[in-house]
Amino acid sequence: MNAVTPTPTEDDIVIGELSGSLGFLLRMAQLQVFEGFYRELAKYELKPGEFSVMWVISRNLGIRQGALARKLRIKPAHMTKLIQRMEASGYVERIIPEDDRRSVILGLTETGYQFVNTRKAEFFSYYLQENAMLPEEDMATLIGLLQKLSGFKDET
Amino acid sequence: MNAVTPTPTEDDIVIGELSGSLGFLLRMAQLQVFEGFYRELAKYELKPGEFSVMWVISRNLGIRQGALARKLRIKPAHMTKLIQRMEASGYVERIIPEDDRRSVILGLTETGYQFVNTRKAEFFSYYLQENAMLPEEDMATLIGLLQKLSGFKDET
DNA sequence: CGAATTTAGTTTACATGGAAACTTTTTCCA
DNA sequence: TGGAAAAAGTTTCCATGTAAACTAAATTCG
Repeated sequence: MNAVTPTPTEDDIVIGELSGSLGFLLRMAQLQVFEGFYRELAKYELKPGEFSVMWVISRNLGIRQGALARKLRIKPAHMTKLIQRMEASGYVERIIPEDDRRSVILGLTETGYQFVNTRKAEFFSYYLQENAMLPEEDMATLIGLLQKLSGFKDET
Repeated sequence: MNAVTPTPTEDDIVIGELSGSLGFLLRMAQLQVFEGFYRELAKYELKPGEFSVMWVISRNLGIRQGALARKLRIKPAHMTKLIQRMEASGYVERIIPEDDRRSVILGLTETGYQFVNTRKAEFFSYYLQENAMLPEEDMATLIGLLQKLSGFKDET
């Protein structure tokens, strides 16, 4: 509060070396993209995490709970809760296989399939908006680099 | 558990269109980078969020709490708690200016300065490891695109 | 002016996510 | 074999983060 540093306003704020931090930038970018996501898709009760889990189950029937957790980088404790909720909602089936009774194998109920299929369009169509955040070419480059960094260069 | 879908193992798992979702990839990448961060810097009690807040205060003395929150995309309710903790720890000073007694102006205590300065090296040196996750040129491109996307193309 | 609105930050009450300890089942050896 | 170790989930407890209602101060405008 003097001539040298009159309480900086939004645009004056300087973050210095922070702007070169990959972790920081990833977090800022993620918050920004998710904010848009929630603003657009709040109307449908659609949370990205839960949809992703059901989506991956639907593409990998009989997947083990632990394998799913590792793939989506969700901690086991949290995955247990997610699956319990979805089972209670009638979307997901848990099966304890006879050959390894420690493990849990996942599938979707009929309702679960319907949920995924009706939501799929809304969910993935949000990509179009995400993609408008940068020029098309930049976005393609960015997605490619993120796939490389995170190891999610997928097949399909 | 038959020939067609024998419970998929990690590498078999297919995530389909999810691999083209900017939001999903940002989250996966962020988890990966932060995991490394915590693994390396757990020994020092250093959390990225708290350090970032103190760092930005140190570069913008007299900044208003709300401006800081908006810049770092931290919600007001959470910022209040962060600042209360840091004030209790003796790192941050809250000042209510006479000309607008609703607002809060932030500064660092002597201890706060010392904290930022001693931690700065460790914190920013982690960038080197982050940067090793991709070839140098890719990383530069990625950081540039994330700056563009998130609006954190900084000065300095 | 002075009531109505807006702004800044705080409180409360809840949601999300994780670490550590625990249970059960399977595997590994001596 | 049978006891020790490992593996898969689960439970408990705690940290992080948010939404909504609230308080106090400043601004607007009839």
